[in-house]
Amino acid sequence: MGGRPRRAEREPVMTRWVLHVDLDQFIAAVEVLRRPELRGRPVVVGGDGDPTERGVVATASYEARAHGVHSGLPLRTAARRCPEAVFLPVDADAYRAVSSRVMATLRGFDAVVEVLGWDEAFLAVAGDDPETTARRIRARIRAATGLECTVGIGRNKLQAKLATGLGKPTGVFRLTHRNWFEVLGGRPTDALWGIGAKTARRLRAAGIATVGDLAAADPRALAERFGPATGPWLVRLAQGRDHSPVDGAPRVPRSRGRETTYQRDLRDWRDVRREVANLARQVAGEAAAERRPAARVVVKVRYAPFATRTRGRTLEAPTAEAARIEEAALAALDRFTERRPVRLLGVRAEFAR
DNA sequence: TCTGGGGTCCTAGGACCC
DNA sequence: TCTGGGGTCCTAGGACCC
Repeated sequence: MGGRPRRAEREPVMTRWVLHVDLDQFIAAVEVLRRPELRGRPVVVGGDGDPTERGVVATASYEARAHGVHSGLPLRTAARRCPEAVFLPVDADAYRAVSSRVMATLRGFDAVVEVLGWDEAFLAVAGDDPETTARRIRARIRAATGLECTVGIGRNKLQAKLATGLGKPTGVFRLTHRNWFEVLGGRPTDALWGIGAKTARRLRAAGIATVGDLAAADPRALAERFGPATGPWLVRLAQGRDHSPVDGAPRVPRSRGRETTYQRDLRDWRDVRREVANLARQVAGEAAAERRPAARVVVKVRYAPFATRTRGRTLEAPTAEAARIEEAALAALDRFTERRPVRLLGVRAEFAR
């Protein structure tokens, strides 16, 4: 009776871990930080802060979530579900400032730091005790900003990211191949990072309801249904496999855009044309400030009630010149033949690579 | 309950070329 | 006339995430 080699059971001396740090109810927490009298009250941040207008919830505090208010919910609905909530406008500059302090704190650790957004980052760390590192991260962020966060620990970014959701709020959770199926095997596929409602529905139609089902599926069969890259990737996702590196290099944006939902639909297409020109000049200003020439300009039109169309124009040569970008946006707009009432307009500049 | 704004990446289909 | 197969690029749109 030889049994298994013991080496396979033993952890290497120095192990690589991925930690995912996610601030708890970040936007609402920043608002409470500068208005302490709001602590403990339902706070809803979104749009212009007026729950009678068009807009959706960006973040709700846990007190508001208890009333069924969550991100993406129309503000009007949020007001109906939680009339006593405090409604605040989105103040991107304030969140960016706090975010910078959070990320600077994380860069103080001996780790590669990949920033994901205002309130999230991955850290690649070495060591045998990632929980201790996680608790130090939580303590230092609290000391530096007064904010709470949750830390997920995994062998890769996928595991760490999902671990965070299991540790929230204000916790630390470790998710590896050892407990992956125990924790996630019976959950619906949209529990995974990258599978949303649409893909989950298509998977159910193929007889795949849970993470466990998907992990056992045939990658070739899914390639037929979901495409040659996406199909096999879905199976790897369900198995908790992910080899993407934690990338500390600063992100170089591929595009920059501006879009606006109008409080009242635009019915006169002279207004539409003027608004597209405005958006194009704003985008051009940002492209020029970042010294990024645009190679293509795409205009988005959302007709009332909600049908969305895009049309683009490739520039003869990449440019950050406002007049050229505005011209291209108006040329793209001219390709829209339907002159129905418009709910939203957007202009996006795609940068030369 | 009428559905934001900022992005990224992938796919399908047509054009074009050999 | 009736005409294969493959590669690559471009465009529009879908899906997803924060």
